[in-house]
Order: sequence, then C-alpha cells, then structure tokens
Amino acid sequence: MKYDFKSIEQRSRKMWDDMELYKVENDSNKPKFYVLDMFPYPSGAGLHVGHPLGYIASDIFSRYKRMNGFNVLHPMGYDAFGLPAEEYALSTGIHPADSTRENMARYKDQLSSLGFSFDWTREIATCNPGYYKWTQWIFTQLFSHYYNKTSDSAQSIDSLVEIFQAKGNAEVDASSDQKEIFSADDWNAWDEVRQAEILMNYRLAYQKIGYVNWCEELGTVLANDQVKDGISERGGHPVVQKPMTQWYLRITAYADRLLYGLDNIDWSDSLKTIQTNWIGRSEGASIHFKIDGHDDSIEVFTTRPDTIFGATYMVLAPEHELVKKIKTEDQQEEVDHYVAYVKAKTEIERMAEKKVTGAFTGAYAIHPFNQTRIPIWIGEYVLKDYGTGAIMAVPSDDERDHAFATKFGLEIINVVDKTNYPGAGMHDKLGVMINSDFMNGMEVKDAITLTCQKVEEKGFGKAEVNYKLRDAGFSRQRYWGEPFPVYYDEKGIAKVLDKDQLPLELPATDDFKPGSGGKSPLSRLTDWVEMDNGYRRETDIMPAVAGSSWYYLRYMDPGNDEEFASQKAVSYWQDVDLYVGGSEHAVAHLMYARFWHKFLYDKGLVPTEEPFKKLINQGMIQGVIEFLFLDKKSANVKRFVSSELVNEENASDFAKIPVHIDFVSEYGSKDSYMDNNGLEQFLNWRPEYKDAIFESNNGIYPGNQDIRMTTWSEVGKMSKSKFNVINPEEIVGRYGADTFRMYEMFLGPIEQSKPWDTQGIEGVSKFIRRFWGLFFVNDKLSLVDEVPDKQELKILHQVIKKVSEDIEKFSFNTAVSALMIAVNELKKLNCRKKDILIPLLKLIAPFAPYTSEGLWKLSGNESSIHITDFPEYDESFLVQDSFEYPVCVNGKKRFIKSFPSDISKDEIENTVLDLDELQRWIDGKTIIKTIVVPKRMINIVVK
RNA sequence: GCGGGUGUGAUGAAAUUGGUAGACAUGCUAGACUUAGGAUCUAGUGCUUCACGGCGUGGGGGUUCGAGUCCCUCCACCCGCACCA
Repeated sequence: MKYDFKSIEQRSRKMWDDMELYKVENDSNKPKFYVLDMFPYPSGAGLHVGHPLGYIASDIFSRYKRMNGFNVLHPMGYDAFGLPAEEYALSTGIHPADSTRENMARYKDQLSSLGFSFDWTREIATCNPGYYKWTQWIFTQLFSHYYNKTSDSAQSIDSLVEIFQAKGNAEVDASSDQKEIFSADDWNAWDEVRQAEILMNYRLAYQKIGYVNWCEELGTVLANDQVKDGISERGGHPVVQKPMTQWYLRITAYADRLLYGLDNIDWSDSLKTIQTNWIGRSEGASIHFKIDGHDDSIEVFTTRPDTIFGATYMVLAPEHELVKKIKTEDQQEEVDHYVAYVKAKTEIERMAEKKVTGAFTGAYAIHPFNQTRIPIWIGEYVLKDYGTGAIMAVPSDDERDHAFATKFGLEIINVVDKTNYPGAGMHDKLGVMINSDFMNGMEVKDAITLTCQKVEEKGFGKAEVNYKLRDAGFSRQRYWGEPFPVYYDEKGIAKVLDKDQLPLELPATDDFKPGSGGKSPLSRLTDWVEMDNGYRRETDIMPAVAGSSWYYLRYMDPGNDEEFASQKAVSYWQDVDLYVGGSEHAVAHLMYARFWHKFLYDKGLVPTEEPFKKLINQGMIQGVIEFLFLDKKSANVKRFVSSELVNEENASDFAKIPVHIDFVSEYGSKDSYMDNNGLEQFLNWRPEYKDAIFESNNGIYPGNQDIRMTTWSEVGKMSKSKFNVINPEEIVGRYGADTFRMYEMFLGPIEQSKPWDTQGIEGVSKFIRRFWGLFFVNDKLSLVDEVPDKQELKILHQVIKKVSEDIEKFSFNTAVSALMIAVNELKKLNCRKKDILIPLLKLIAPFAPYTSEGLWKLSGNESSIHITDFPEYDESFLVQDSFEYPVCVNGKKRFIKSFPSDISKDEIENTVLDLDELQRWIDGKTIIKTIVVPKRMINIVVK
C-alpha cells in the first residue's frame, strides 16, 4: 500500500467532521485544559509557511493532552477589525466587511487542511455584532467604574457619587486626574455638567484632551507602538503631536497589579522584562518647591530625594503650564523663542540630536530645607509626560543635569562622597552624604528613607511611586472597528448605552474614507449620528486591541446572548493554560488583555487574576530575499550587475532590487543565480526594465545565451513586498500536511526564528514514508501478533519516554528526532510486531494526525486513534544489562570496558584497578583516586 | 547608554544540566540497484596526521580528575526600552 497522503487526508477529515471529534462541552468529568493560539488578523495575503508554526505546536500539545485524558478547549477565530482591511478597501473599493469575510473563509480553508483539531463550532470574529456587543459592554462597564486604591479594586461610579454627596472627595483614594479637593457642599451645588466633568477624572474609560500621534495621511490617531521614530509603522507617513479629545482607558490604575502579577505566571524572562520595563515602576518622592513671589509651587518627582541639598536649579518641560505664568519680563523673549524652537522640531529631530538646550525663566524657587533661591529653567530634556514634567536638578549626581549645569554655568554642589565605592557610577545609589545638613555622614540608602520622612513631616511632599506606563488613547477616527456605545445628551454629557441596547451596530456605508482634520467617517452619517431624542452618537471607533483583549473568554461560551460568557462556562474553563503566539504582541495586546481580565476579576466575573498561565512565544520563519544589483548611475539604459562584481568599495554605487524567488535558480543557497530564463521572466514581470542590460563575469545579456547572474541573498521576513513568500499549500500539496507539520517542528526550537529551507523537508518526508513502510510488505498489511523481544521493547519505551518529556517541555524538534531514531532502528530490525508499532502509532498521532489515523484504520481498528490513550512508558524496559564505561586517566579517555548494570561502585573500582590495560596508561604513576560516575564513566586520577 | 538573549561542522541543530561534543536531518563524496528519477539502499563526512596521536563549542584567563555547560574578562550579533529625573 503506497503512502497516498491526499486520500488519507480527505478521508480522515471527513471522519473527524462526521464524528464531531473536536467538539468540546463546557463540562466533563475529565480535567480541563485550555490551549489558545493568538487568533490571526485575516489579511488578504493569506497564510505563509511561517504562520502555522505556533498553531502546529499548540495542536500537537492539544492532541497530546486530549489523548492523556483532558477535556481540551482549542479554539480558533479572527481578529477581524483593523486598519489593513480599511486601507485595502480604500485602494480597491471593496468593502472591508466583504474582503474580511472572504479572507476569513480563505484562512479557515488553509487552516483546516493542516489537520488542526480546532473546535470550529466555537469560531469567533471580532467584527461580528454578536461578538462586539460584549466588547462594547465591557467598555460601558469600564466607563461606569473607578479604581479604589484603598480596596485595590474597581468600584462602581455610583458608589463614588454617593461618597461625593456625603463627604466630597477628600477621603477618596482613587486613580484619577482629579487634583482639586472639594466638599460635599461643593459637589451638591454643582450642576450636572460640572459633576460629569469631575466624574470623567475618575472613570476607568474616560475622555480627556490629550496630545495624540496624528497621522494626516492615514487620517487617524496611532498608538505609541504603531509609531517608529516619528513615522507610522504602516505606510511610513509622518506623525505629529496634535491635541484632541480622546477616549482613554485608565490602565495606569492597574500598574502595580500588572507588574506583580508577572511573578505568578509562566512566561519567558524576556517577555516579563519587556512588560516590566514598559510599566516602569520607580520609587521616590514628590516634593513641592515654592516659587519666589508666586502662590504656585512646582511639584517634582525624584528617585533621589537624598540629593536635595545638591539641587541647585530646577527645570520645567517647555510645555509645562507654569512656564507662561512665571517667566519674567526680562526673560520673556528668550523663553518664547526657546518654546517656539522646541515646538518646531519634529520627534525625529528631537531624538536624533541630543544637544543640551534650555532657557532661564527669570523666576526662582525656594529650597524647602535651606530656603536658598534657586533658578528655574526650562529645557527639552525634561519630558512633559513623565513624572510631573518638572525636576529638581542635581548636577553632582545626574549626568544630564551635570551637562546642563556645565553648559549654562550653574552651581554644582557635591552631596555624595563615593570614595568608598570606586567604580560606582553617578547614578548608583551608593556613597556617603556630605554638604547635606541633617544627612551628613549617612549612607545613601538610609538618607533616602530619612528625607522621605522629613519631607512628609514638614508637609512639602511625600514618598511616591511613579510609572512610565501611560493611559493609552482608545479612540480611532476610522470606520472598520467597534463604534463606542456612547451618546451625548442635550447638555453634551457622555452617556453609555444599556446592555439591552447593545450591540450598537457599525452602520453600513460605502463612504468610509477618513475625514479631514480628525473627523471620523461615521460623523458624516448624520442619520445615524443624530438620534430620535435629539441626542448625538460618539463617532469615533475603538482600536483593534479592543476586540482582542477578551476574546479568549468568548470561546468559552461563544453563542451566549445574555452574557459575554456564562458564569458556568467561565468557572469551568477558568483561564488559559497554554497561550502560543508571536512576541510582537508582547506589549499592547498582552498588557490590555491582562488589564481587562483584572477588571473583570474585580467585578467577580472571572475567577482568576491572570488570563494566561503559560505563554510560549514562537519564533518567525523567515525567508531568503534575493536581490539584483542595479547601478544607481545608469539612467536611460538600466544596468544590473551580478553580485560577484560588487565589492566593499563599489557597493554604494548599487541599489538592491528584490526579485521574485520564482525566477531564481538554486533559491536560498549560496549559489543562487538567474539564468536567461529567469531574466526573461523578470523582464516580463517588470516591464520598466525591458531595455536593461545585465552584466555578469560570464558575459552580458542580452547577447549571451548562458548568462549567470548571481543574486545577493539576505535572510528576512517573508513578505509580499519582498516576493519571497512560500505558500503552505504548495508544500502540503507536494509532501502532505503531516510532513509539513513535522518539518516545521523539526526545524529547530519553537521560540527561535529561522529561515525556511524547502530542501530539508526531504528528511521528514522519508521518515514518514519509512514509518508507513513498516506496516506493509508488498502492499499488504504485515502487522504480526508476535511477542516483542527485549531490544524492541527498549526502543519503544525509550522513545515514549523521550517524546512525552519533550512535548511537556515544548521541545518538539528533539521529539521528532527521537521518533526518527526509533523508526530507523525498528526498520533495521525489520520489526512488524503489533505490540510495538501500534503504541508507536499513537505516539506519532499528535504530530502526524492524518497518517496515524490512516494506519489506524488500515490496521483494522474502529473509531479514531485520537480518542485512544497516549502510550505510557515502563521504566523496567529501559534498564540495561550492561554498560560501556569509558575509562579515563586524568580526564582523558583511554579505553572502553563493559560492566553488568547491577555492579556496585566498589566492584567496578576493583576490577578496573586490576586491569592490565590500565597499567599501560598509568605507567608507574600513583593512583590518587578513582571516580565512578554511575552509568557514565570511570576516571582514574594519577600523579 | 540601560535591560534581555545568543554565539557549537558547509547548513538547521543535539548534548541526560559538570561526565565519550556534533545525536537527528539537510548538503556533499563514493558506491549498489535500476524501466535514468527530485526514487531506494550502503558507506564516509569537525580539523590535522601515513599512522599512534594531537587540536577543536566567539577570543583570553580561572575553578575542577573532568568545562559547550560554572566564574572573571573581552569581542560579535539579535531583540526590547531609550533624555524615565
């Protein structure tokens, strides 16, 4: 029987569908296990060979867990809202809803062919109203809650209003932007509009005017991580800071919990570090400095309150609100000039040139401890967004302050004596305090504690914790996303829709071009915007991260129309046991999802603090990009040269033009080249080069019939724009899905990025055919009932042990190797015994589901191999009769001696020491000791 | 600059956590069979030496009977953050 993967795949898939094999119920007497993949954005390009890497790994794990008796939830869906579909729509006129639907169907098709065990009955898409009803609902809940720092949890905004009515806000310890203290009388006297404004400062979903990353070309606001060096990540358009009223989510309220939650989850160190850095917690003190001749004071944040006696001047961010107030007439011109200078600079310029710049305001602050007058400056190195946007400058202990003071001739007072700590840097919190009044002689660490105390006692500051984490903007002026479930009443007060008014469906329209000046496309749909009762709808939409922040919960109960998921389902599935996805979501998605989860936890709607217990970041499968060198100086007649003609000296004269990999011979190897045929294809593809000449060291084309243009190869992302995409369908069509799956796993550790190499797949292909061949002789099933011998049992149990352990460790490449070794050995023994091959078949089943199912059926079994038990190993078969011990003298291997496995250490020593062979190597030297490493080696130490 | 990580044959990579480095696979070399193919099988393949042997895990040093693995130091590359007070 030949290995015909096409028919096996078809038959198996039909059987699984008929049996509903992968459908899971929300209760079971089996233990639960939730394996989740990061759901894909269904882009028009379809899948390339890199995408399924994580899905294959998670599928193997799911199948393994299922065969080990777990009730496994392993779902799939689509992150279907977002900018690319809209961009595509703008360039083609195809509605995002249509292109998204088509893309999703294509993805499902491609995914199904790879043999994944997804429960497709739980499929979701974030753009379906039945789904985003609950995205909107969670938003309304965030809107109607605030964060109570005393109870460390979200509380309803109604309970906050009650407190305001009774006592004002003096006793409220909440995460908020509310600075002013008010009494109950104040509150009760205010009108509705004023009260609504105050409440906005507390809500977890709130509006404020903020500087946003505005991209005119894309017509939208971008998140910080969508902007790189002042250029939009998508499209590469310039991005400017623009003030706009935006929705924000108060993620900063959860900063501490997001940070400490990392301690209890099984994520990689690098990922935890990224999140830790992003949250950027720093402990210090906030201190108020009075301004000479003004009522206002400047609040600064510092991690080094101990150095306060070294504070010889202050610096405000140029955008700081006090700058206008305090600048003196003398300095007005200089200050205005400097502020204008800073504003005129783009982000890129500001980052590129790190010049020391600043201006004196003319005003002075009063040092809170010794009452000296210290000058107040402004400087761009102080950022408006971090801390309070103002610093006390300590030039003796901060490099930037030092540079500033040196440039502008400001006083420097040394306050930390570091002579006891040679090698300590300026920033290290080490040394002994000097010139610091009550702190003199103290160690820095103690001085920090003491200053915080003193500052609090005297009432001009307090110990404080500061975070880098910002409340990120949640508004987008776009079409293809969730509409906010928000309207404005006749007074302009923002209100949210009730649950029974949801979903607020995205209105259908073909007019989805972004508006100018930050107006959303929805704002043009006046019928929709203006409600019957005269109220107006919010016209912004939510960012793509909204729908993906809670989707893992929806899979638990995807059809539910009453709740985002029933409490029964949520308490059964609890949380995600294993989450597999790319590290590109290290910050945005994983941070938001954890934030939403914690909020839902506060509301008692989910049973765990953290959504994702264990997370694996799969690496990328890269492609090789092939380039031709184009002479930059060639104008009318374009001139390409072969890569051997380019060297270090002339490299700058050439531009690298990526060519389609289909035109390249020996693609991906060091000797990749284009021949006449390839060049002709290239010219058809790129008619703008039809008159070009191609120069190689074996001649010139046109003219030469055997031209060999060597191409330049680089490893990089597989992408449409680099013309190096390798399609999984191609590989699956040629080798079968199981070979494809196993090869992706065999390629290397799952976390690592590596280039795709189609040639290497042959090895796995051979392995599967060889394994198949073990079951057949002359096309006839050749399984026999004979009792396996010791050697065969050992091979079997060894591989079961290794593969089980490797799957648990997520080390699939070594598991596949172990399977290959086992099959090779059994092949050598010509083993056809049922009791060996059937367990081996089960062992291979998670990796090669189609092939194993096919062989299972052909071997006369009923039902599916995937609902059988995973084989267990028996340690007793692994015990060896004898061991080959390398005998070493002073660590150098000299000869090999065989001993029975149950021999004692002493017996080995005695036997070895008597050996004639040994005498030759010792040769008169004294034996100092003998080291016997059980089952490993014997080392004789001599002198 | 700070933080995290990586460095092993021609290539992708293993190495039971301090114990025979290079498993497994690709590639390459030779051979067998052949209905000549991108099939199958066999042998070889770190460097060096005719050989015994010697040398080899980015460089240098250390601990140890023994180091890819531990310590110190330097170098290279990748990722993240980047005037974070």
